[in-house]
Amino acid sequence: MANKPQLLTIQQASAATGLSVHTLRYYERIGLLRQIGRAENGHRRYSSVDMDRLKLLTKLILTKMPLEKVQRYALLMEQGDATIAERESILSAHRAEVLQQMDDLRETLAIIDYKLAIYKGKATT
Amino acid sequence: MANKPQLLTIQQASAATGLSVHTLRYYERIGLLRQIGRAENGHRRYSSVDMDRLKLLTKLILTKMPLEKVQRYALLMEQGDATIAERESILSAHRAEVLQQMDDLRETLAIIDYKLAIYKGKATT
DNA sequence: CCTTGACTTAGAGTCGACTCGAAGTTGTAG
DNA sequence: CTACAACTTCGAGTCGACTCTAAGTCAAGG
Repeated sequence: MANKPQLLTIQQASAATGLSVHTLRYYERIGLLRQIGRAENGHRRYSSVDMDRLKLLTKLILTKMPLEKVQRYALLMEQGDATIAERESILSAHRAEVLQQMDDLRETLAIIDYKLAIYKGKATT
Repeated sequence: MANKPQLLTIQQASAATGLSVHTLRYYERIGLLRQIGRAENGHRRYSSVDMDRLKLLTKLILTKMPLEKVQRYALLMEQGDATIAERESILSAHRAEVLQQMDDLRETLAIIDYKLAIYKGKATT
């Protein structure tokens, strides 16, 4: 049993990712997505490979990787196995960033909870 | 024993927070910090109260609270106990945001580690 | 006395990341 | 046949958050 290609329109891709259609086209323009396939009429069709890639890249963006670096990483993905070392180093660096952010969030949460405890009837600060 | 005031210059405040002196003045201008005290020559002097406040606000900013909301929160702090209810609601809302971000980070970390495992000698994707 | 350097203000400029607008094409519904 | 809705490209515009510049003040050092 061959599985059908499962191609999404830009609207569907937008709904699936939460990104606007404007943003999807913008990301393609700046090279985050390789050229997306087209229907006969020229309309975009997003494959599951495209969607997987988009999911990875949006996670990186969401966790504050600058578009410029995401761009670089996306470019390397186009270029095959020779670029794995650099991709690994980009991801490792971002991994450290992610851990740092988790720490920041934990500290922030502690401060918020401290403030909320004060607000809840105790003192006034 | 009276503890000495411990007033910092803008440079010291900058070093202590990691914010540029430009940014410190900018934050003051837009109302994140109430008017900072001045030396006789008009130079800013940051008190430990100012620094504490700055520490809280920068944590909020770091965890993606828009400046506009931080501004609102800062304004409410000026206005005393009558505004505690709204401040509580702002912080509670941001608390939920923070938890969401932690989830995003956890997911991102999982994806990064998955990719890194692939890169480390196994497959090529 | 003059220069140097840190500070002051107010306004302008920059940068990253979208977001929108104009002009044109295509497919479907009435 | 015509209207319309959704798509296309590509350049321009916006927005949030700084970041810098200009012009001026002041204190200390040579």
